[in-house]
This record gives sequence, C-alpha cells and structure tokens, in this order.
Amino acid sequence: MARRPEAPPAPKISDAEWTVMKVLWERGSGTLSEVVKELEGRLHWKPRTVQSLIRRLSDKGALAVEAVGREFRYTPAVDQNHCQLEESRSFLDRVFNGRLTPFVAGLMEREEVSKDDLAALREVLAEAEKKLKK
Amino acid sequence: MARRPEAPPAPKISDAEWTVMKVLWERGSGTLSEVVKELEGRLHWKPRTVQSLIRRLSDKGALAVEAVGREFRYTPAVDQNHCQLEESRSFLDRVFNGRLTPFVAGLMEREEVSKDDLAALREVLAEAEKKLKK
DNA sequence: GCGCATGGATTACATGCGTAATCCGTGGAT
DNA sequence: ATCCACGGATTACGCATGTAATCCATGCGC
Repeated sequence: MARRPEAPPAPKISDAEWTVMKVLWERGSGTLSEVVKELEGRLHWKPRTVQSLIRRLSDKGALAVEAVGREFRYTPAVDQNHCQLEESRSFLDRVFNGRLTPFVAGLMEREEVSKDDLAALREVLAEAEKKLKK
Repeated sequence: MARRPEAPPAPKISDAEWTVMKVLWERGSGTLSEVVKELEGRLHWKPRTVQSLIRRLSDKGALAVEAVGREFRYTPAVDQNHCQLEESRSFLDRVFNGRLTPFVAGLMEREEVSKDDLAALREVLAEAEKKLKK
C-alpha cells in the first residue's frame, strides 16, 4: 500500500518532529486531533504547528497516510529502533568520535544515574557479553 | 580587543562546528591554517568554510580569540565535558525520552560493541555503583 | 618594490527548522 | 438553510546551517 516499509536510509527527523513521531510510535497511529490532544499541556504548540510537522513527516516518508472519512490517519512508516539507532550513531560520531564509553562515563560522573538504571545496564552488559562469548 | 569573549551557559554548537571544536579541544588551540591542515584529507571543506565556522564559534562565545602577529589564535572558551554532557542530555531526551538504558541496549543489540568497550563499560559501571553505595 | 598567497571581514544563498497564519471546503449543530 | 469549527493545503517568515565567494590589507619571496 504504502511504500516498502523501509530501506537503508531513514529520513532525517528534526527535533520537533521527533516529538510527534514518538507519540505516533507509542500509540501505533493517530489523527491530527489525537496527536494534538496527546501533546497539549505538555507543549505550547498550536494545532497548526502539529499539522505542519505531520505534513513534513509525511512528505519525507516517515508517516504513511490513509484517509479515514475525510480525515487522515497517520502511521509511522519507519521503524523506531532503526531511527533511534541512526540517531545514536550520528550523535556518538559527532560528539564522542563514535566512542560509547566516554559518553556513558560522562553521564555517570556528572549526573545521577539511578540505581535502577545501573541494574538495567548491568543486565544489558551481561547479555552482550554472553553474545560475544558465544 | 574586539569582542568580549563570553557566553553564560553553553552556546549551541552545530554539527559542522563540532568538528572544528573537537580539533581545537584536542590540540588546545590553533590558528586557522592549523585547523585547516588538521581537517584536510578528512574533509572536503575549503579553508573559507573552516573560517566561517570558526567565526561563528567566536561569535557565539565558544572560542576565545587572541591576536598573534597579525593572525589569530583560537582557543576553546567552553569546556568540552560540559558541552558533551549537554548534548548527551538533549539527545537522550529527544530520542529516548531521557532514558539511558534503551540507548545502550539498542547499540548493543544491533551493533558490534567491541570487547574492549564492554570491559570499559563494566569498569564505569562498577565505579558508579561504588559511588552510589557509598 | 612588486605581485601573490593568505587571513580577516563581509556577503551569499539555498535549505531546513520552529512556529505558525490564512484560505478553503464540509460535516454537524441549530 | 446557516454558520461554525475543524482539517487539509498553501503560504509565511526569521533564524540557523552548510558551504562557500568576494573584497581588502599585508607580509614574504624574489
């Protein structure tokens, strides 16, 4: 129906657009008013602003659009994990020359990383080590 | 002489500007030609481009400027760790709702995180845990 | 002394981004 | 039948960004 769900290059998603995408990833899909409702309170954004962002996202292929009545329902057309991974990579490259460790270390040193976070991270680490060993 | 070098919080540094800042942080300071030399080969950038970026960085207070002969020597006026931390925070907020763990987990799952990385991370984790406990 | 390479200052210019407003059509409320 | 609120489409608009080019002064090589 729509385009092939995804190929190599995920479209570049801007800061404000991420806010919208996160809402849609979370709920699966949504209409303009649904998204607006989700965001109001949290944000100052006028409905027109949300609409602009949605439009730009559709234009760049990040959202699939399907008509429902005479409204549209928007559904993410790119995979969240994929987008997150790309952002992660590009962020690490830009700021930490691609190195993960200094990033984590920096956060731990200066910020409160909660006990829960630490536990979860240890989990993840253990997993990764198992995989590596195997 | 000219502008007062300074900005209270940390100025926002763009992608391309990060490239320049990293060079200057690494070497402590540098003149235009030094920076250009460092970057040539790695990048396509013309010297004028580098100069533009340096200028913008000075304008936003990220670089201190001192005249050396009739050239200038540029020195970072903002702390690298501080900038990295700010970027880290804003990245995590934008992409992962501020959660560190899913970020790390995502990278581990889909990417090769080297054995060395894993070891280093364990170090860091252990450190953090010690601090928490204490 | 002369011309050139080089650096600072100024200017350029297309996009992208944040943040909407306006215009238009229509389904619902009255 | 009317009028309005709401959604889509189009347009706005100033600032940031990436990527330079042009203009100007001058020290250096010859």
